[in-house]
Order: sequence, then C-alpha cells, then structure tokens
Amino acid sequence: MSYVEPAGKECSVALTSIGDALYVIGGKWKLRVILALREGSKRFNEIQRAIDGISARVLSSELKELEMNGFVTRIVHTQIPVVVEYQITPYADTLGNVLQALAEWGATHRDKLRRER
Amino acid sequence: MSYVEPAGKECSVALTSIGDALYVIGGKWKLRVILALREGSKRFNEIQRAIDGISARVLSSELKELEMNGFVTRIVHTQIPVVVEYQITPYADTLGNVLQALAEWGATHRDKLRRER
DNA sequence: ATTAGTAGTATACAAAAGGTTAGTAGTAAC
DNA sequence: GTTACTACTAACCTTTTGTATACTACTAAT
Repeated sequence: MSYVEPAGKECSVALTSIGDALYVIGGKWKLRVILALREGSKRFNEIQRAIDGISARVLSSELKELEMNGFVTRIVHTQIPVVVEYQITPYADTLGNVLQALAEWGATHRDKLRRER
Repeated sequence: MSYVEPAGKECSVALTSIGDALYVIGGKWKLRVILALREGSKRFNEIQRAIDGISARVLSSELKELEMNGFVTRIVHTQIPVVVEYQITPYADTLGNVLQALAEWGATHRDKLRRER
C-alpha cells in the first residue's frame, strides 16, 4: 500500500505542466481578452465594449496579468488624450494548439449534451 | 468605429466551445482526479491519498460533478465495509488531445519562465 | 456649462471556490 | 475500550473572483 507506481513520474510532470497552463489561461476572462485582441490591437474601452459583461476593474487586472505573462504588450501613445493600445504578442500565438483542442472538444461535448436531453 | 467584424461569428463559436470545455474541466482539481484515475480505478480514500492536498469535502464534490458529466463511474460494492470504486469512462479519454496540448504548452511555458529569470 | 470621450482607480459588496474541523455508522484489529 | 479503517457529510471559515458605482484628470465638442 505504500507502493509508489513507476509510471507516476511522467504523469506528474504532465500534471504540473497542465497546472501551469491552466494557471495562466484559466479563469473567466483571459482567453476572451486574448481572442478579442487576435482580431487586432485595441484600446482599453474598445476591449471592454468587445467583451460583453466585463467591468473596467476586472479588465484592468486581466490585462496586467496577461502583460506580466508576455501575452500582451501595452503601448502608450503620448498624445492628447493619452491613448493606450493593447496588442497580442507572438507568444500568445503559441497557444494555438491549446485553443484548437479546447474548442474542438468543447464543441463535441456540447453536441453530446444536446443529444442526451 | 461601430464596425462589426465579419470573422466574429466563427470566433465566438470557438469562444463558447472553449468556455464549455473550461467549465467542465476547469478548476483546481478536476484534471488531477481524471489523471489519478487514468492509472486505474481507485476507491475514495485511495484517490484522496493519491492527490496531495485535496480534502474529502472537495474530492466528494469533484467526483459528483465528474460523474454528472460522464467522466467517472461510481461502482458500489455492497460488502462489509461498503467499498466504492471510481472508474474513468471511455468518454474521459476523448480529452486526450486537450490534455496533450495543455501539457505540451505548459511545459514550454515553464521552460520559458526558467530561461527568463 | 454640460456632455462625451481618453484610461483607468477606489471602495464596497456579493458570489463562488476551496479549506478545516468534526462527526456519522459500521467493522475489525489490538 | 481504544484505535483505525470504510465513505462520506454538515457546518463554518477564508480566499479568490467578479460586480457595481463612483471618481480622477484632461480634452474637445455642443
């Protein structure tokens, strides 16, 4: 019973990797912001209008985290008034496979739910 | 400025699919439980011992949700004492691509973080 | 002078997620 | 008789996450 399985190591590596991934892109808004910016750079209020239901406070903190994690660049144009532009980075594109796998699985899952009721 | 982009529809479909996926497998423990059961069926306390830090209360609710979503089967052996076995279903295996994409991206992300500091 | 737009921040609150502790009911070993 | 195991559950607490509302400070148009 105090036996440790040999296959456990690879599995736990995968597990922490998955944990890292979900830590960074998990939550209610992160992927929405990334997807909104995939259409092109946007300013703060433009993003807020593009994402239904997000408040300024939450958007602000999401953008900060996304910037910290290297998904988004904040570009300040010192005009009058000051305009701030948010742009996704090439690093955000490395999420392509993840987004595709999630989108595909989510779609088939939704189909399954519809068939079941 | 009140322009609505043509590519918006496909994108929002992907978005809701991703939302559905994260709704079901998101959170701190869901994937851990699934991965723990991938090694083989386990009883309640065995799962709890296999997953470091999960409490009985949380494990219980995670298992209920996983069962509701068709990822896990609950098998009651009416012995003395009553033994309950949890088993993943074939449907849980459809998550293969998602898990792989997440694990791969998470690993490269972690490498990137290590290189940066 | 009022309204609207720029990009947020401050404060307070509500809801959801997760954690801690203790307890149930039964059996079996020491 | 005390401890430990089976599989949980109830009550309560904390942390995280999200919402609502108001506010700053500046400019430009009406």
